[in-house]
Amino acid sequence: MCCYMNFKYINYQLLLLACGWLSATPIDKTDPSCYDCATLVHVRGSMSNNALRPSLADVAAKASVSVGTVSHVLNGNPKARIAQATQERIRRAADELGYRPNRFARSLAGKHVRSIGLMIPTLNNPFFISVAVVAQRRILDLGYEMVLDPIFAQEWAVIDHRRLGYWPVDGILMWTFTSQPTNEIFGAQASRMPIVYLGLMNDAYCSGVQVDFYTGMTRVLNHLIQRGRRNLAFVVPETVANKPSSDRRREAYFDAVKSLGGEIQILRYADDHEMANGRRIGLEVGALSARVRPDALVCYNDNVAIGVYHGLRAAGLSVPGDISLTGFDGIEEGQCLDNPLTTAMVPADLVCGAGIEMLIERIENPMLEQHTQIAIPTRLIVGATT
Amino acid sequence: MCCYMNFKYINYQLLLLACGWLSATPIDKTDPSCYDCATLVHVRGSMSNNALRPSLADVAAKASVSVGTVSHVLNGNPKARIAQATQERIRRAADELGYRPNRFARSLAGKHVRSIGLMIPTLNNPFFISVAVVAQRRILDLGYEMVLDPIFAQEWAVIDHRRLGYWPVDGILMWTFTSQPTNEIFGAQASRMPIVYLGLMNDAYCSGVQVDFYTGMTRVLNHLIQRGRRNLAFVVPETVANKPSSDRRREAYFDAVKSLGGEIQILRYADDHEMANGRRIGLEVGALSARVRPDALVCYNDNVAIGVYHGLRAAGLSVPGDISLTGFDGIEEGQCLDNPLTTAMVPADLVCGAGIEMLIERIENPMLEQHTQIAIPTRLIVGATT
DNA sequence: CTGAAAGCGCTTACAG
DNA sequence: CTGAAAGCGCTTACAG
Repeated sequence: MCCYMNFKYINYQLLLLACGWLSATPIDKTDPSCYDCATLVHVRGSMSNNALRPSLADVAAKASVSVGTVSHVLNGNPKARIAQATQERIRRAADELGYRPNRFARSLAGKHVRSIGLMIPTLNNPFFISVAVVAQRRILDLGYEMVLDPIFAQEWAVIDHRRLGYWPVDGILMWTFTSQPTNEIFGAQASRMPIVYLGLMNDAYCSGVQVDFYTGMTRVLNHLIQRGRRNLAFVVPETVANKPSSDRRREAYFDAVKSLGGEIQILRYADDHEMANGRRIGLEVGALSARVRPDALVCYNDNVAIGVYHGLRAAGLSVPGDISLTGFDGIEEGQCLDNPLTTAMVPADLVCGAGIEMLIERIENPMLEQHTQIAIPTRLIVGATT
Repeated sequence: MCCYMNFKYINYQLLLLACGWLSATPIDKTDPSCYDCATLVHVRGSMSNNALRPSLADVAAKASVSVGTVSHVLNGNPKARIAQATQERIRRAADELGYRPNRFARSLAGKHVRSIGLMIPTLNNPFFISVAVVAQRRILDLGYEMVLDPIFAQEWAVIDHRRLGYWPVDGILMWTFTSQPTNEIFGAQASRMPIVYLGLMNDAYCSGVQVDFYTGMTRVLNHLIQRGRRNLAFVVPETVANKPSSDRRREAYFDAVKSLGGEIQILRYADDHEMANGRRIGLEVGALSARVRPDALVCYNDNVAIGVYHGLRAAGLSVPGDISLTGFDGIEEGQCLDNPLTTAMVPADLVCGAGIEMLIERIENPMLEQHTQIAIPTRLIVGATT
């Protein structure tokens, strides 16, 4: 008998009790037939990951060639011309051993890491998920790997960006934030690290793909005005509301209200739990009497707008009957509402595609001293909330 | 003048035109004052990432010690006792150079990679985002890095899981899927790779944290039955509907309907674009006459349930007036609906926490031959949709 | 208390 | 057409 089953509880039961969960249910696998199952093997020797994997040297030995030759063949190095027969022998050996090159060793030895870091502000907004999905697909297609900045934090403030500094990358694709953390991350090397900004840039001396937030938001606002709305409130995250530098969406709102001769009304929310905070705002606005209530809520993005929508409805208001609602980004979730959201669609695929192209150009031409900036327009999507 | 600004368009314009976007708007940065901005530096020599970063050797040289000594100090190696003065000198040198250890080299040299791979089926379901967030936080706290399996694909089918095989990891935390891709990824090494399964396991000879889906779904169904619902339809993804092995949620549904003497009604949807597909199902059910319509829709998870909810409402039905609706998972988005969703809450933090504990135990005790399995219960959340 | 040295798994000129 | 060798930036016994 090569093993025994053992239901250990380590700290889990304490954990469960501490959290108020009734109890852990042990799984009943006492069936003796388990014991002659073939899937368990004896574990012997070092479990170091390195020991598990066949190396180039293993492949070389099996094919009776040198490691250099194997490397040339497997990487399709055009400078080395290896005999067809040898190539096939090597590929067969690699296949049989299930050889997978060790990325770490490859990066160490080569002059390129062949990977690109992506920084996005949060994973808790489906828009940035689609940015990551689209970026990764492009990056893989171009023969690079993507390293996602470990932004897996609920609160933006607690993220340790410097962590990305520990992952060797050839360059950074960065959806910009309220402040530029580049120096914080890369220290003195920041100025020499190829970086392409997405979304917006604070600086003329950088490369990046801007989204034309100003025009996009202006289109949204004009649409509301055309529909007769005059009393527009802007729903905006705290960090954007507070930051001294101008935000293009906020600018567009200010300009529109000014030219309308109306009153600026800012509704702020804490940045995390965007949808839940939006819902609370919707409830609060819904509780106002019709006289003082805005006739349209212009939201900073779709994610918060969805929450606001539900809050308004939960408060008994009709959208757009009693009040209009708009978002920004064009995420699928907004279009899945019973009344699809009116919004400005940001083409994440174009933004990422252009950004990656720029970045790889910079990586592959390190002497490049020119910077490239481009602005990509958004598209107004008229849904059923206006 | 050390640079010139140049608005290049490479393929972007073609891209934009091809996609039907009107035109790219060049950014007007012709202001000549740009040119004496100090942020641009001349780029000289190799831009290889390696060249950018100070190495251990640089720190050693600066502190006039050997690289071994620097390594001992910076890693706090308890076996080596280094003089306080030397330690301080080394730390100061590292600080001044902005030294960041190269993870790749460290992993190559050391016997542990100190990183854990996480595999989840999709990022397009907020539940799995929270799994990633929670897992990463725990993993970092324990001194490991997390490598997310590049599952950034819209369609589950196109994912190349073998890609994870290229990232050296000490072990794998895997939220299981319909089929176990372990062998596909790791080949012959699969049986020696420490793996902990989350969610469910097909095998007695593995370690993992099960979620008690059966009891959870049974609670949901009993709740509906208590509220007088008798005509229950099950909304389920195609892969689950088709797979031969039993799914615990599906089993619970079959058992409940059988004991009710009712009729099995399965509504399937394609796995990707879960929310949009759910909406379509909601619309279809809403179009049925009241006589043939189910009186409750039991959804496989919250993500699809949210779509169904909107579809039903868009079709003019009242939830729960005309029809009840339930989800599974307990994601925040479900609780943000105007009528919060009735669901079974899966405690992702407990599941991940226990799983990571198990995995690290296996990594650090490679000879361990016992397997640990535990089941974690879900909690019924009664919302406003039943 | 500190250093010299081997080695992790690769890539890449450079020989032959 | 293929191999021997240096080297990437670290860790870790092993000396001294």
